[in-house]
Amino acid sequence: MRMEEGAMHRTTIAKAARQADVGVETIRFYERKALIERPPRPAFGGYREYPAATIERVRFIRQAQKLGFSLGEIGDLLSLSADPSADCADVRERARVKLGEVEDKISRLIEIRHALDELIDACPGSGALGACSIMESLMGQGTQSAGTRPGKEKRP
Amino acid sequence: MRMEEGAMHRTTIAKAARQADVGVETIRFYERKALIERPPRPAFGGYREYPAATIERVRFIRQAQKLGFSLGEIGDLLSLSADPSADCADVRERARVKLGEVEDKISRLIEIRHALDELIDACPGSGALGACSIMESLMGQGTQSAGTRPGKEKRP
DNA sequence: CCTAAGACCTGTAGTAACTATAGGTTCAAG
DNA sequence: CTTGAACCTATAGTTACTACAGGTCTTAGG
Repeated sequence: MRMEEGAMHRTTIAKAARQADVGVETIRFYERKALIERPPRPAFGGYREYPAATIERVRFIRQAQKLGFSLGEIGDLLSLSADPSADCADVRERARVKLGEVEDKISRLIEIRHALDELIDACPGSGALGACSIMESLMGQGTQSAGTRPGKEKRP
Repeated sequence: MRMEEGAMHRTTIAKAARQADVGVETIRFYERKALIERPPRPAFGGYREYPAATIERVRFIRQAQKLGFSLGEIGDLLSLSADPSADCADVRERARVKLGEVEDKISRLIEIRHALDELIDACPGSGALGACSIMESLMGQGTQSAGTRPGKEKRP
């Protein structure tokens, strides 16, 4: 029972998705976004088949996303990888920019955490909303900080 | 030039937006989302006018957003504030939940920062992409185990 | 051989929180 | 009385998917 091309291993979209650890719809979505190539449908019937290189590419996309890159940025990175004149320094620079963005986000979130912390701490914890210091501070204008209460220990 | 109703102080949408420190389109957007009331157009011509309470509400929304609340959550908060049986503890609980979410986000971003840091550090800084350790790490296998995904494309 | 299940296909609509048009009306000044 | 600004409604775009609807294709069972 010989089969040319190893027929039982035909990588249809569902298998490709499993190999790249994404959903089928995600693959189709990347195709629509032109991040990956769309395998043509075989001329004489059958489903589209995904070459290993395409699955690799999807994995690349997911890895880059985990580092905070957007699909647009990842598209750039992928074009870069196809460019023989591209230099490593270019990639590193993009990573540095991303790092800066991540650091900014962290700072903003830490400020939010601090504000929430103070509000939660200052809140009496029961009673009508008219007396709720959290609601009050939201009603109050812009750059207002929460009312202070005795000491609050700091979080590491 | 006397005018009934203090004509020069009519708060049209642009003035309301300025007072709440948002764009005109944002006000209209909140109206569509039913977060604020839509002042009716005067029966006999003229523009819609925004009462102070509505502008307050917009400010409330912006303040709550700064703490990381989504518009959906803010809608709940606003309903709560209209409910005489609502308790301060309820608001505080929502703040606590939000604080938890913010902390999770911070942790995830710190992990990303760490990963980027290491990649940048390990990168040779020049040379072809074939030798770029950042690209390599993106190409390389992620935390991948083939078939971790459910066979069927439905997730709970 | 026929049927039914399941995987595939295309295309569209929904999510969050706006922003930005297009195309029309109304108002205030010159 | 004519600009020009501000208003009005309605729609499309953004991000990264997800979830259908409604059809086609393949394959396993009877």
